Amino acid sequence: MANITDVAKLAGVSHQTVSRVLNDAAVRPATRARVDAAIRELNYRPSSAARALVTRKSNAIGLIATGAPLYGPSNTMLAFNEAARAAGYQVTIASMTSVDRASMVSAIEVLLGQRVEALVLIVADVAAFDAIAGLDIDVPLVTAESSGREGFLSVSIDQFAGARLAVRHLIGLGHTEILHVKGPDWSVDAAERERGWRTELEASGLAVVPPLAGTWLADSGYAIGTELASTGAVGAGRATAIFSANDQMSIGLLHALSDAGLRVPGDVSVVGFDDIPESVHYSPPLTTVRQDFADLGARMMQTLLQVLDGRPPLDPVQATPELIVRASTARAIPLPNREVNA
Amino acid sequence: MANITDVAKLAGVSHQTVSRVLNDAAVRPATRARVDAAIRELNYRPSSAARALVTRKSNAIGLIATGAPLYGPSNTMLAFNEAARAAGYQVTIASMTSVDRASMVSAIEVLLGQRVEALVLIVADVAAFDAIAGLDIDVPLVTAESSGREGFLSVSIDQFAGARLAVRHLIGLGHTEILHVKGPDWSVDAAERERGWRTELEASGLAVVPPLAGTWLADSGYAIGTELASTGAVGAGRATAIFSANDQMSIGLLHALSDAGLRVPGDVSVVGFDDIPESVHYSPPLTTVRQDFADLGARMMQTLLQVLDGRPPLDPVQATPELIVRASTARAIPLPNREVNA
DNA sequence: CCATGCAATGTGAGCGATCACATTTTGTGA
DNA sequence: TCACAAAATGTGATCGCTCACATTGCATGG
Repeated sequence: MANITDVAKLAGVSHQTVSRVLNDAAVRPATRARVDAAIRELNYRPSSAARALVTRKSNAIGLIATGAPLYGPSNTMLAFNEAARAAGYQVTIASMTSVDRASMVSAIEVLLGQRVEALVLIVADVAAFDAIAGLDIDVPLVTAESSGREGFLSVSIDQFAGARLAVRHLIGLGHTEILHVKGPDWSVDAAERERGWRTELEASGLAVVPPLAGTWLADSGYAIGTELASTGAVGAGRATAIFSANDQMSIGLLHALSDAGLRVPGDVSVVGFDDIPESVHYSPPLTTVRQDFADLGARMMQTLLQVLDGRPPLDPVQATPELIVRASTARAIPLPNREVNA
Repeated sequence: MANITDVAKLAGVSHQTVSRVLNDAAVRPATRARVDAAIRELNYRPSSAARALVTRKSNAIGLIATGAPLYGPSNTMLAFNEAARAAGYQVTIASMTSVDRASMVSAIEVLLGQRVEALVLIVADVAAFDAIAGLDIDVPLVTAESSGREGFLSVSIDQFAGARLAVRHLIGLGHTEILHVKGPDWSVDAAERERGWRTELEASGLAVVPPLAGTWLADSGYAIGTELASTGAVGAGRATAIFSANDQMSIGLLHALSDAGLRVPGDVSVVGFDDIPESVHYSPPLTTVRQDFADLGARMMQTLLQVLDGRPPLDPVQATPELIVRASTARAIPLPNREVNA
């Protein structure tokens, strides 16, 4: 592959002039044309390694993603990528299934060896935070999480507020026993959603039944739903509403309830979280809490740019999710001649 | 940040000895220990830019992803990442929403500037192939696509065979008018699935009604389902089965059919494609064609490694997807006293 | 005790760009 | 026409590492 000297020779100029053409510095149009022609002829592409070496700027950002390809993380990641590209940054990704300290550290190690200018943590796994807590990382780190930890930049959607929105909606419909199917224990977001559910129940003086934990996946929602129905914890005189921590688990729940002969929302109301594109087509369409992941990803990059450009960090702003009411929720005790969701 | 000379000085050795420690060459244990201590003390990490410059090996692979975060691409990408990491490669991602030639070319340009050792194309957009066709790329390129194009490494799941499997299942159940909701026109996979559907129908001498194109998303399935039902193209004496090109569109379809008062599988059978984790919880559970995306991603890396290690390319093997029969399909004319899916 | 050979370590060059600074060319007004 | 500043271009050093080769250290055998 050709280098800058080859181009310079072919164009009959010095390597520095080629460098100037590359970096849009002052070069006479005629000279620039000759250089451009040489570049095209040799199919020359400047080596970013050489450039990074001398400028001490890699123009790269390291992205750390963990776990399965869930809806939220995938969308956030893609939006972040897009934004990074638009800002002229390369994104190097280090994904891993397990989040043990060792693989986390080695991933970060490799990224820092690349001299990435910043690190982005997409999946908010509590273990991930513990892993990075020990390391002294000398680049800005931005993450999407809403529990208010210290020590790094944070951009978030207010999970706590979203959960309260969902539960308040159920309370407003007259439900008095509201169960919660929470996310996995390692998830920061799951913990925040649970806290929102709990807080809202306590504020209304309602009983807090210990929540069951799912895996974020539909199958776990189905398993939990089956158990709830078989133990009689839900329906007929017992809990009339379930707040599920995401939409995928909700569809499993709907399936299980249907299998058990319980009607949604007749016997039990269900609220999800995320508003994935499919949830409006569930049977019945799912009441849920919408999160704007694309916006989240874009804001992460924006926050990072602020710091990378040497400006003071932005005040952390938590976006508020939005309640989307659909047919899966209804009044606790349906009155005769009354519309559902009236 | 410390460099190799700083470490050498602190350890009382030459920079070359430090380099040897870094690269596991012969160094006396005592010397190695001193160097390691210096590395730890200075929090030293070798610069991959400097290393790449001199070795002419970046140890990086460029990943190009386009479009929305769909289930298949996301999973393939993650699996590929994992495999690349395991093989000691860094993955730099260039994602973009639009797939016009210009942004495609600029993305590739940037990656090649990084001196990536290979390129990976995850989303099989026909425009993407046209875009790369013109470029002379001097690194191996691997892509996941099944149409048998030339000029690059290809790893795939046999979409054509999968579609035939689905349609044959419907034909076996006695359906004689089988509609198809295909994917977007730009998708190579969508075209292959359509071809499989068409081929199977023709092999059985059944009528081929022009398929309607969706967007891969549930909403488009709903819109198409609503139209089919309202024009009377489906159910009551007309088409009794629909082959939908992915599971997301299928749930929209199920929703629309249910809204129109048509019963699945009583009035119309529906088959999807992909077997996403939610499809078993659809109402009714969806008969679909399972694809192993994780395996696909891993095989892409495997194929790449073969070439990167200087061995002859592997023969392209097409994985065959698997038909998963569930409750959304039944005999065309249900016989009395006979089980569904008997 | 010294020549011999191999292991361990050191020295200097160079990868391909940019930076700082030196030099040449060009344009302008007196 | 010439002085002189500004614009355009060139020169050499440098980033942090690895490579090729030179040198040193140390055990071994005659």
